[in-house]
Amino acid sequence: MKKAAESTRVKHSATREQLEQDILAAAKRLFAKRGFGGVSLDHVAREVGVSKQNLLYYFPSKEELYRRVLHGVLDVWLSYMDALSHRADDPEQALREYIAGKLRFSREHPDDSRVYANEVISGAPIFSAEIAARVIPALQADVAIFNRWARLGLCRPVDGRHLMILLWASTQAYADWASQISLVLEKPALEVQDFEAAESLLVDMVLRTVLIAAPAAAPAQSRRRSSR
Amino acid sequence: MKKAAESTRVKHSATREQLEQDILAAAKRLFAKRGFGGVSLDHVAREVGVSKQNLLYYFPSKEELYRRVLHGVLDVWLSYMDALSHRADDPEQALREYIAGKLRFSREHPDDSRVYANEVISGAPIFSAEIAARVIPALQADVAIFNRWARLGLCRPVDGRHLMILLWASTQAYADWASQISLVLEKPALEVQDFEAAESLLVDMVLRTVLIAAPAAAPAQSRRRSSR
DNA sequence: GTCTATAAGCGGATAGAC
DNA sequence: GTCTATCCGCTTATAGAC
Repeated sequence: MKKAAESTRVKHSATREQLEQDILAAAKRLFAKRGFGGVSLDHVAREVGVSKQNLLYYFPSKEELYRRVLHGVLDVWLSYMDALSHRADDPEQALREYIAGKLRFSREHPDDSRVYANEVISGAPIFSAEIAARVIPALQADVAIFNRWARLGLCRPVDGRHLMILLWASTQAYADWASQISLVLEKPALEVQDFEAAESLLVDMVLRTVLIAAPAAAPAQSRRRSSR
Repeated sequence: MKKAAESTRVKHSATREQLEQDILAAAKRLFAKRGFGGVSLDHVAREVGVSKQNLLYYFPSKEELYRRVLHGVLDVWLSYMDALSHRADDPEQALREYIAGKLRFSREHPDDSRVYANEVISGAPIFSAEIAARVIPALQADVAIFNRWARLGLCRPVDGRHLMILLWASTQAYADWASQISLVLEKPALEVQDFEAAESLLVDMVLRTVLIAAPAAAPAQSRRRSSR
């Protein structure tokens, strides 16, 4: 992917749009691994196969590049988070799909999850405004749906905010903490069945806690289109 | 704390030991907030009130300073993690104390949690050996205890590894994600009762999932010495 | 759009006087 | 142990030729 000593640039050649996307993708990978301060523009540029000066032609500053990356990350993140509102009348199915979706995000976009985690751990110095404007409302909508279920007697009245926090944390852990989890599971990298095991446990726990008539048997269905 | 324009150094003056501790504490705070790459030695030195050159007299390199910080973080982290083995015959009480301990860690040592999280997210480039040597065995001991309970019929046979991952993730979230959680809860900072609400939900979920004879009522005891 | 050149400063780290 | 002085590579960013 970067062995050609000839003229570096090979693959993207195409449009300006494509080159910008390549830069954003490389930057995301590096920001995920080393954090904002651990990445240099030179590093990103070399990864893509352009000069640093050229990169600065497309993105006027490092912070702007980071901002663009974060913006894209948030788009992806939110796109996996709207399941709760799709099944507004069926708590069990809605929660199953929500959990499956969040785990799918961790599996399909681990770097997005890590970039987001890095920013939040740092106290969201750059992106707190956008998080407050885009993430929090989405979450509060989910909490509201959950509270409505409780009011309608469709589920037990647990604290929806803390439940959501628990769901985020325990699903995104499979992206953010992958290096440690693979040590625990004693395999070089996480596999599909590890995500399935996580989903199975988490769904089980949530449904046992939240449903009125708890499913006596372990609820191991819903593997069809949710998690692969 | 750093307004005196006179000679900076005021508080630590004491022993070499004390100065090293001050440096480590300041470095921990900064690494937690900005990651390894986002911190400069100058930055740390100014925070403590010594010169960069003097700091390098005590710690021969930035990486060595980081290593020392991480080592201390791991000490603290592990000291909060041994609850499971203390009540090897009583799953319910052991799990209650384990969860309470982990949440106490997040509340009392949020920066330790963040430094650790930063390192793990980055793939643990520097500390994977020490994590493998110190954290994983501790965790596997916990999993073993859990599996023994299941074998003895003291609890249901859920996957202990994924359960532990869930417990870590959802407890440490209250340190690592504090900035976002406080946005969700609409308060400037997390308070004791937020940790109690988290503990209550998490204990409830785990016990409902794990115990054979699930406690019908929400198990809201064990607030005494575990969480304050 | 891409290149060469270069500014201007910060980064970690060392040498040696006191 | 602490300070002054300094090395040197890397950093972000800009100017201007092609």
